[in-house]
Amino acid sequence: MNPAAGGEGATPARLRKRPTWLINRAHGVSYKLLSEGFGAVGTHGYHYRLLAALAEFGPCSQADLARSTGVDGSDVVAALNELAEQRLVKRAPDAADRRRNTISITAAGRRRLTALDDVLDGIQDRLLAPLSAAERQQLVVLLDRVLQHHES
Amino acid sequence: MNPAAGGEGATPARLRKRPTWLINRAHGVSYKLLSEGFGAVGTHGYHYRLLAALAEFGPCSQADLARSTGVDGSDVVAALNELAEQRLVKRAPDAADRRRNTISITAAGRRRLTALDDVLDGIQDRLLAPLSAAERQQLVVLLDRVLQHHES
DNA sequence: CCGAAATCATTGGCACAACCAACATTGGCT
DNA sequence: AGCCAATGTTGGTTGTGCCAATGATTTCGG
Repeated sequence: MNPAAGGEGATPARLRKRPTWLINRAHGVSYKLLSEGFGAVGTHGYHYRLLAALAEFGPCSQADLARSTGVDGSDVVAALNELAEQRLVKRAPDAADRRRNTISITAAGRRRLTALDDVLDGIQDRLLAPLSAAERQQLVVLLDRVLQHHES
Repeated sequence: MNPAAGGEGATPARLRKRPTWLINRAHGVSYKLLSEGFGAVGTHGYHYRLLAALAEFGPCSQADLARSTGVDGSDVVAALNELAEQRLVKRAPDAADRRRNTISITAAGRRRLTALDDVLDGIQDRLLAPLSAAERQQLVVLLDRVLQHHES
């Protein structure tokens, strides 16, 4: 074996400093925390996004949900099926436009959403544990600037 | 339609400020840039990781590669097959330990690696375009602190 | 020294996110 | 009326990160 080889989990220097690598790894950690946190309460990532949009913007069509949450239309259908089965949202045909369904969040849906909010806040805290409040804010601002640039 | 609904890509406030959301979206942008950049030169993400480890640590076994790059052993096999087919790495049985293959990077592999380095640097630049050099460094430091915490 | 346990390369498959294609129905425009 | 766009839905594809099992080989405990 090569003497220079740390042998262990010594990540190559070429990767260690690259933002794309760091973001990729951070996403891995974040996803793991999310999926284990959400899995414990029997939901998946899309569910939260949809409930959040419904709670904030009020009843709307599935196409609107797809646009505001970035979830693909076909995935919206599947997620809404699961949410409706648990009575967390209500699907009703729109009388004015018979192509559309009007989706609205139920009282149980709102309760579930606030419960998920707590779960999610706990996850943020574990994810950013080594950072101070100021540093967390810094990270949020920097990422937000990057994203805003790539969305326009 | 609800009057409060931006209708457009108005992301719910619950999501907009959450680090996990920002990281998730940043990963989406990063991945898109990477896959289009790497795709243009006919490689995939794993290839770069393996070449980087081989160039930095010298010849080693596939299991060592798996450990240093975080790539699963089974995926290392597949990626090395493709790299060996292009003569970018060499697979040789290890005489001292007949379970192992000794993997080494070729001259062509090093050339490919430096070419990919340039591609990758360009991608970092496009990804972090709206940030100053100091801010980029800040972002790297913050993410690195977070990751170091979750790897130990 | 010998059997048990660990290590290595390899094959195969699984789950999940993200996306895309097609389609039938309905609405709006001219 | 006639054409184009939007909607909900079904079904499929791709890529990543995993995990399980297996045969060959080495290492370790007693």
